[in-house]
Amino acid sequence: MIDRRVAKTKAALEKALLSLILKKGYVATTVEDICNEANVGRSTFYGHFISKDDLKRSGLMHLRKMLVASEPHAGGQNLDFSFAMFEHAKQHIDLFHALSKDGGAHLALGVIRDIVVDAVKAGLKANNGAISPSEIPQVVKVEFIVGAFMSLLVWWLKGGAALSPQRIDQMFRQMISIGPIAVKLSFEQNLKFELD
Amino acid sequence: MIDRRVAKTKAALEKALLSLILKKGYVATTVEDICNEANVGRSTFYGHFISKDDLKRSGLMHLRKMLVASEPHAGGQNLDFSFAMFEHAKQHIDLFHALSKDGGAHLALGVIRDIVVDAVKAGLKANNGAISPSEIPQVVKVEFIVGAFMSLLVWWLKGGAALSPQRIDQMFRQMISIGPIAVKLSFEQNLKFELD
DNA sequence: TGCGATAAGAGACAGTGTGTTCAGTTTTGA
DNA sequence: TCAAAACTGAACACACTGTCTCTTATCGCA
Repeated sequence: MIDRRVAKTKAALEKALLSLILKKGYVATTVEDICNEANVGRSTFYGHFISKDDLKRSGLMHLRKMLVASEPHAGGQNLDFSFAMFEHAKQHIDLFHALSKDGGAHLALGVIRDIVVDAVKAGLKANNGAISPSEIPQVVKVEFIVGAFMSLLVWWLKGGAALSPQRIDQMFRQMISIGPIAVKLSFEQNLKFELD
Repeated sequence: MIDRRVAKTKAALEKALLSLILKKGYVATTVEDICNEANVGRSTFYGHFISKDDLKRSGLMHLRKMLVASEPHAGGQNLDFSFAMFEHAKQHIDLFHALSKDGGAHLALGVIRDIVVDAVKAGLKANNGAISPSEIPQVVKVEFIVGAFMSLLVWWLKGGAALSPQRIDQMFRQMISIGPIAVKLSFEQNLKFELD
């Protein structure tokens, strides 16, 4: 059976860490801070986690579970994950800004990136037939798309999500479809793209 | 006049830090380690830098200067920066791997990103006429392209730069021109893209 | 409800790294 | 040459970490 004391303590510590990250940033937060905030003895902390980083990992795993669960199009077809992601991110923009105090945003962004990678992989697979054939491996496409998306997402959040999710998403989708610097296509070039 | 002692000391410390990062990673390196490696008293260290991070920043500034200076197409026209970047990165792949031991790669990557941002901005500006018109702001295009490029670069380096610089660059350029998942364009769709 | 197991709490402990200070020595630029 | 400066080495207070022990509180289960 799961001991309620353990669950309560772990939850309190994770909550405390999150709260302190919002208040003063991850790096500046000490184990003792976390314990005080959570009303937990320091020795108890080390009974459950081997370090602050360990607690952080545990918290990020929960974050991941929550994100995956709440992501409507997580396993969806095509590349329709992006709009939901933009919308979802906007809801947590305050957390994002707090994390950005240190270099700490990278941590949470890493989690989000993993999720996006999965979504893009699934989307590309589902899309295979309708896509212009090319010798570019899937991995490379995934890296390209995910990198572009994350970059856009961070920029958008940094600017306070000024543009609407609809607008930023529409631009993203246009750029992955016809390229960000798509040259004007002549009729012959189009034909070529259809054929190869 | 610049005191030779100061220059010598600072240079020794920066060199020592770099060397130690390669050996055991940034986080695991202490100020005392650096001083021993550089044969510099610890009090002298604090006479020049306020912390390890401060020394790191100083070193990254030098890195940036070196990169900008050695980058053949830094201010070049069009988006032809990428090949030179891939080639250049390959030469420093060992440093990249060393930095990646911690989460420390982000630091150096941040510097590189800045340079890429400049290159892409310049490239887009020079390219304006030949580009498919759209209502997508330059900033957004820049974020998209830079993000995609950095993502690809990191993936490529992580894999030991298995593909040739030519190949990865060619794929990158293709994807920013016609999009990574360019849909087969019907004649009508093409017309629409040309017009709006 | 009571019992054995287990978790939590409090505090002490050594260890490590940080950043400062200071007196004494060496090197520098002029 | 000489005053200014930079360097050295050592000591210091401090903060945080991770471990340990002992006592108390709480739990799951019969």
